[in-house]
Amino acid sequence: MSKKIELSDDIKQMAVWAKVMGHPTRLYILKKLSERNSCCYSGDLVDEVPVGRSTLSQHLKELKYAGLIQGETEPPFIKYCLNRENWAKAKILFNDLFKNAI
Amino acid sequence: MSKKIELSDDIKQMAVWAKVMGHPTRLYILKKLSERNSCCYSGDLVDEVPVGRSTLSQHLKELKYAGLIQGETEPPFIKYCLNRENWAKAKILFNDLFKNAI
DNA sequence: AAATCATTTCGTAATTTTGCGAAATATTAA
DNA sequence: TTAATATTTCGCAAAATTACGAAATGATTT
Repeated sequence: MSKKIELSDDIKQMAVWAKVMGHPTRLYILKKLSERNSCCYSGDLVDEVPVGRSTLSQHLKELKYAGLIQGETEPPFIKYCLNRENWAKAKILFNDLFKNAI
Repeated sequence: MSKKIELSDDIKQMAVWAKVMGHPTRLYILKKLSERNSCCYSGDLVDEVPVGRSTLSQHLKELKYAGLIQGETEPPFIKYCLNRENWAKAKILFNDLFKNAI
């Protein structure tokens, strides 16, 4: 008799966030936005990050879809910032995972 | 003139770890191993996790390849435990990422 | 030696991800 | 109104991921 479980919502949510963090370009963006809680524009990022414009745009979209960033339109630019509420939730989940590490 | 940068080794390493954490089954395994620094066997896990034996084995292999777990052979079982050294490094990287969160 | 047990590897199919350039959108400037 | 600017969406190809069952491996028991 098997005891297969349905994985918890916390695990699933965290996996979504870990997955979206699992690409160097996206992680770079998150790191940049988290340092001094700054914001940035797609046009600034494209000069720093090793992918083209459309690819960068896709990465931003994924981060947004996962709820880790948000984009305020500030024509003709779009200003991207962290979604601070979810960022705080993510911190709690990751801190908990690592709580017993040295 | 573009200023495309080569992303840092820390970002790359962290992305590898985040990526491997980005699957509910693998995250479940890591969580289980990190809680009370326990170890476990593939055979125990297969009853808990919603995938078959061979798929579980593949996930364990990926976690091992990424350096987050290690498997000691203890015939006829294989005992999987966290790779504590890398787990500690991962903790530092993730803590740093979230340091400015609320 | 044969059967059994725990686990992995192989082969394969379905799906997702990543990346690009071209075209589209939307706003501002000329 | 046309041109220019910032950014996204579309269409597509290549590569990676996920999952499974069958077969293989390696140790142990009969």
